[in-house]
Amino acid sequence: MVTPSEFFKCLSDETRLKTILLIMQEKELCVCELTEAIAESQPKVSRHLAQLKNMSVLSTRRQSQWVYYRLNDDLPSWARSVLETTLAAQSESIQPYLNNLAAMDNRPVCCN
Amino acid sequence: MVTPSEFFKCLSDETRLKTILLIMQEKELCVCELTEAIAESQPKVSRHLAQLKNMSVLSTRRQSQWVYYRLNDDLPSWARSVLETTLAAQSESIQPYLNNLAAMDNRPVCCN
DNA sequence: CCTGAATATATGGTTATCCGCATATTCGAA
DNA sequence: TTCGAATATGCGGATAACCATATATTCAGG
Repeated sequence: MVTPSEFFKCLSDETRLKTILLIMQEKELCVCELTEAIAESQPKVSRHLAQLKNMSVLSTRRQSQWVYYRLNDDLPSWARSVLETTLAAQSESIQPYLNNLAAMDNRPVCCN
Repeated sequence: MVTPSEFFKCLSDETRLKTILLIMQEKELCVCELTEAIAESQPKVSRHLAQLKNMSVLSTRRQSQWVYYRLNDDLPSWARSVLETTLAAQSESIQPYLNNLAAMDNRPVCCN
């Protein structure tokens, strides 16, 4: 069970916050999509995602060779509310990353 | 203008989060009240408060020898909303600190 | 099996954060 | 103008956070 300050620490890193907001917007995203969207190295993205999963902020689903990350369904409602508020305030600033995503070649198709 | 991740970093430390929630609950508090409430050293409390002021999360008002801290009136609404949500979810856990405050001797009287 | 794509992790180095302790500053009262 | 209370800050030292690079793992297809 994550404490409020631990939860906020998850959001205190630019890379982690970006990935969370993008995942919220898109329901779920795999590592290569996020890597492309925010233009960071694969190990860097993967490492932050692992951390967020470890803190129970995100959960994963494996689809053959891809691992899809999404918001943990069991996230406390106050935490979810914080994220919704943040996304609403930041929807404009994540637009460039969504554009990168839309422009991505060979984007894996989610068949579920 | 504080970014979301900078703002969340402010909330990622236990001491800072406690002081913010207590200040919200009490409208405003001075350093010695906070020091007593959360039972931490004066330099530690003062240092975190200075940091929060520097990040425009808190503002100060000097009343003779006391410095009262309160939420910055210019806090962006999304940030204020995040704090309100957090306080609502944590009102129970800050109760012990409010009790310390209520039991405090020689508590400065706010005459404004 | 073997290969390549996607993902995860190990390692070492740099920087940031937090702390305790000591000291400085500010202000009101005598 | 001196003293004490309240507050702020300077200064190491310890720890944690973050990163780049290299390598390991997992899985589908041939």
